Amino acid sequence: MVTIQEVAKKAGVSTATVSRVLNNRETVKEKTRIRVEQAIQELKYEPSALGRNLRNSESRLLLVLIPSISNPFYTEIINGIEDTAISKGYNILLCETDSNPKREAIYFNMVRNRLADGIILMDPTVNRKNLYDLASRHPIVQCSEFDEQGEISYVTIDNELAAYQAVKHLIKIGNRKVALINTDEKYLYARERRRGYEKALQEFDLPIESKWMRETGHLGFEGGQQAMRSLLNEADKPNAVFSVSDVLAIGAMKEIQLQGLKVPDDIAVIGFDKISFSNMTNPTLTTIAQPMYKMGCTSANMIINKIRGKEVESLILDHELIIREST
Amino acid sequence: MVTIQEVAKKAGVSTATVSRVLNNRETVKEKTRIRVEQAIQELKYEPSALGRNLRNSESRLLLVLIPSISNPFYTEIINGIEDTAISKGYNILLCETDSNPKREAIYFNMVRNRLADGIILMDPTVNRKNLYDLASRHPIVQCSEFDEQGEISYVTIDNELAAYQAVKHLIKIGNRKVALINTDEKYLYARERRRGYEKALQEFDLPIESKWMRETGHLGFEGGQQAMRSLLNEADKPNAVFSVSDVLAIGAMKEIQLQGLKVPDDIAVIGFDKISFSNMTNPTLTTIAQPMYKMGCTSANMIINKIRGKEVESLILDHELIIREST
DNA sequence: AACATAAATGTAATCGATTTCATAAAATGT
DNA sequence: ACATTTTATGAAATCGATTACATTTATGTT
Repeated sequence: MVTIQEVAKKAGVSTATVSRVLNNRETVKEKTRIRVEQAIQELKYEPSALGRNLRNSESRLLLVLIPSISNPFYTEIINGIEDTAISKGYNILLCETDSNPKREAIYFNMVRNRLADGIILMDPTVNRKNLYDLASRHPIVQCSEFDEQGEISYVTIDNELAAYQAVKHLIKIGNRKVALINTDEKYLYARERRRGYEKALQEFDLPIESKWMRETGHLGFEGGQQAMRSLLNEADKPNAVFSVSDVLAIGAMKEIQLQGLKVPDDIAVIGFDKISFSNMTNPTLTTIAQPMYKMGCTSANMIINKIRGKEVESLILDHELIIREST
Repeated sequence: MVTIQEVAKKAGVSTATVSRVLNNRETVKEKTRIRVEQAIQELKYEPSALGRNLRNSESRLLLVLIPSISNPFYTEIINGIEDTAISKGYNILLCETDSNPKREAIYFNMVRNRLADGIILMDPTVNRKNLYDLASRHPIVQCSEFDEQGEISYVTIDNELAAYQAVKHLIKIGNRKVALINTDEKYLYARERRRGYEKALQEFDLPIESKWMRETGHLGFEGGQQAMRSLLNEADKPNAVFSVSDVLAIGAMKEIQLQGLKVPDDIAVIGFDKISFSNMTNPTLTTIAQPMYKMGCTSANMIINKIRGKEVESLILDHELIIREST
């Protein structure tokens, strides 16, 4: 491996001068610069970021932790993070955690070990102690999911309000038997959206029936499909479904159609996230749009500010109800 | 920041001993070990991987470059890579390149700069010179996409054969007017699958008609939808479509149904990839399954072997035709 | 007790860069 | 031509770990 020493030797200068050329710092005579650059070329020198980072104690790398890359929900957020980070001279690395504490620990350690400067966390809080342990010593922000009791900065939307509006919409178009397809309540959004669902029912004096509520461990389509199948087995079938994610809603629609029922005539369906697929289904899916790209940008800005030692404030962004054919 | 020196001082030993405790290397007396561990605890010492990596000149990090994380095609491959890498003590980092040479360069440089030990590349070859420049000096393997003329090891499937079988299936069930929805031929798979399509037509003495071939720049659903719309504008409409990806096929189905036609009765559709969505559509999509998880495992093994200085051989894995309702 | 051997620990060099401070060389002023 | 300021460069310390080699301490043998 070619080192800065060999370049210095070849160019007949000191390593200090080579370093100056490398970082186009201060004043280096044109003639020397050219000689050094030639030596770099000839030797195909590639500076080691390890040496540099060790000296500067920064890596300009951001870690983005997501439970699963296969979930289309994260796509736009990541785009926002990426664009913002790159514009500020940081690179991002995606880390899939599977919500697995062990995997998470690996990536947390990358920050502890200065391989990365900070973390944007989109996982639900798995191990509160580990998280706060890290947060107390290293830059970290939460995006979308966050810990209610904690003091880690976050950016998110008002999930309860959004769910409330979605269910209210279902009720207003004439459905009095609204079911809920939820995910594991380890997710904060799951808890909040259930609250919004219940709040809307209460407001219209509708009963909160556990026979119309399902919780699925599987975040994929199959989860929605299974939940819907189970709901349709009830003697008293719902005539509308609020699903906490588009993916689940699409699975639910599949099952409804499989049983020969029509969306929205027999059962109306509403999703959450406005993933790109939600426009490809038949019928197209009514859903809640989150400002995902903006959430990404915001969280990137927050973490970079934190790395630079600034104080940052948590933010709640606006969402929007997108009414389409399924309701 | 707490360093190994401070720990050594606190424990009343040398840094060498602390390092030995850290790496549970060689022989350290139980009593000393405990003293050191206590000091580490008390000071909340977190070793810097930078120092370590610099000395050992390895990072145990693998970069995985994909054009877009939103493409569900990559999901299973990444799972395979991840599982294999972790079992061998490597961590992986996902890098989204957008097939953008600039982004790619950033990640290539991470390897040049020893921030990562090697790269698994799933991008089409954008800049042949850069690629071979990197490959000549650092470990890299290609997965799925690869450079036909190059000498970089790869793992992939026989795209031409798979496409040939798909189209043959369409013809055998009675369709003589088979259209092709393809992507940009910068992708090797696009070139190969077109060849397979043409080969099947030739074998059955069917003409290769450019009026039934479309190439879309957009890899999302909309791309498939637009291509299908354009195909349906032809005076002489096809009665079957081979689409080089499930995502495009789903877009195409959407458009067919939008125009009041039935799949597969009026137009049969076949996709490629067997993404999880392909089972959620109505009708379910006939497709070609690639051994994605295995491709992931294989490419991870290959890159790790390469990093360890071993010679590795390219591999072509088997695919499978999955016949469902759309044909 | 004396010696040989094994185990435990320390010293100092090392990895590859950056940077402070000192010094040499060039430019400028009188 | 000489003093002074400015500019360019080099020597050596530094970042935080690991490790070869040296040295000390412990253990066993006769």
